Amino acid sequence: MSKKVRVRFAPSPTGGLHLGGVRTVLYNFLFARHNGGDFVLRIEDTDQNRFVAGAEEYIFECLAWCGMKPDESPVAGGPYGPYRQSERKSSYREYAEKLVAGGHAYYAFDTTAELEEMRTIYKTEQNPSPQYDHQLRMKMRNSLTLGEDEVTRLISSGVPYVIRIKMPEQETVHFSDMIRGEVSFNTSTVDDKVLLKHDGMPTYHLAVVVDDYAMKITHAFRGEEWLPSAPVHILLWKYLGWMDDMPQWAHLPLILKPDGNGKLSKRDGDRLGFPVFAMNWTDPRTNDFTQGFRERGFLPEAFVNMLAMLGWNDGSGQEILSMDELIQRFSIDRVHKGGAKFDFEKAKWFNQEWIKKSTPERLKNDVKAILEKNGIVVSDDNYLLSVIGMVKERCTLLPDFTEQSKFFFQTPEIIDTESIRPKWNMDKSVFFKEIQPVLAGLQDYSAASIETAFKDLATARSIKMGELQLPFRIMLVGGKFGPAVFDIAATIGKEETLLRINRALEQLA
RNA sequence: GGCGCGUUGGUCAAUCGGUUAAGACGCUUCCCUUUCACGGAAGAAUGACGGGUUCGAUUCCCGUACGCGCUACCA
Repeated sequence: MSKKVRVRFAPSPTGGLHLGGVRTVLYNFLFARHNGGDFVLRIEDTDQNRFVAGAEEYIFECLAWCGMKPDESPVAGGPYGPYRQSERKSSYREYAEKLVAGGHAYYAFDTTAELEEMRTIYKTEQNPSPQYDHQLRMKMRNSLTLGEDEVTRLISSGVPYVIRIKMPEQETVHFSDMIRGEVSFNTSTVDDKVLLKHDGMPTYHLAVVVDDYAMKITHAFRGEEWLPSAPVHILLWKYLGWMDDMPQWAHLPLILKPDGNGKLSKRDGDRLGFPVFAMNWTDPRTNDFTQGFRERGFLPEAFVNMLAMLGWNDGSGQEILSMDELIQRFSIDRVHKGGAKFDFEKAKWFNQEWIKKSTPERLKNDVKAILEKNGIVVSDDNYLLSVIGMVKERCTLLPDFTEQSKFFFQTPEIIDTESIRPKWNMDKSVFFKEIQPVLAGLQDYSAASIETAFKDLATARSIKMGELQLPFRIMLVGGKFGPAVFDIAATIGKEETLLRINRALEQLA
């Protein structure tokens, strides 16, 4: 019998949630749901210097917006709490001490200055960044070099120290990554990472294994940047005696910047004009503002869909997939190995597809919020619904609804008379005067009957219908865009139609 | 520098040894529409390089190049 699938997303609450972070959550979430497992959110707040107010709430809101509610979290609780590492502080020391007792870790008393000194002394052209490793540790101040009495004396007199893992020499650590297959490392090339900091908090390295063990995590997904430290984690699982419970690892490819190479950063978004965070974020310390996909006008369905396809596909060629479909089709072995460059044009396409696919009802609240934000009063929801139905295939991002539907709610202030004038003449002027009483007399003010009225009068005055449609459109809309003219006329109503014709005639006179 | 990972069009990518090397985004042209879109049709554009293995390599292996990641008491 296999264990119930349990995965976790473990962000550090230090700022806005990056695209890549959301994708990592997404793959976790899809994997959990696909396998009927649990999805837990754990907060990695072991670095108290990096505490950022509001960052944790922000993460929750992002997940909620994307439709990925954790089954267990600091807020929802669960049987394996606490879910905030700072609240689990006491348990880490115990394990670190156990490692020391077992000879797999040691106390190190080196000060920051001494570490810096070591790095400058041993820095050479061949080795620009010396590591605290099996070669150098015997030259440092630690429980391997100091002698038992001295170590006890230092500790009891309150001298700050850290606990470091003692990496073995010339061993090969290998494991099977769900995405990359067999991966192996020579332990001699890995440094003695700090496990427990002087303030008693664990580093990521210790915390991730203690917590994954405690929370019975079965599959651990994280970014590719963690691959080099994987041997440390694996050895920790081994030394702690938990090898049988070690999760299966999957190191996800990175999301790269669109131009050039390298990890996509917030700065790239600022530079190239697209969002990188899920939602707006203002750093409380620096007041540095970063735009989010949500506020830029993305539907969460599209955002999630786009992210899912950045590094994964099911081989069917179908790209527009709902969360439920993604859950059904997701499989970790179809995740790419190589990083993917982010393409904002394609991201917009996903959103456009989702807007087209969505019902007016689905879009109603989002559009209403956008319109009201732009000073457009929506008093009749049914009217809004029919407007959305007419304009949604013209919108790529939510804010596009403003320009595309403004004229349904407000008489255009300025109209593009320049586009009418070249072909404007007395006949047309007369036509638009004569059409007014005809429209006014219409019993059934529908698109079809307005069109018939136009045709009849056009025929009688020997004017081509086509000659009339553009001016009429500009009178009603203000410019050369929008849905079918007669539909617009019918929607805004008789009175408004007549008003707009008159106004335009005045401007053309 | 060391270690690790990666490499199919401009971008996302299919192919699990045998195809004219899919499809999508973007771009160009055309059709539809006397608006703008949507929709439809067509086009240009791809296996980093060199060795193997094999009857046959984009696919498997090795090397080279290039790219990226890591190299903190940050995650």
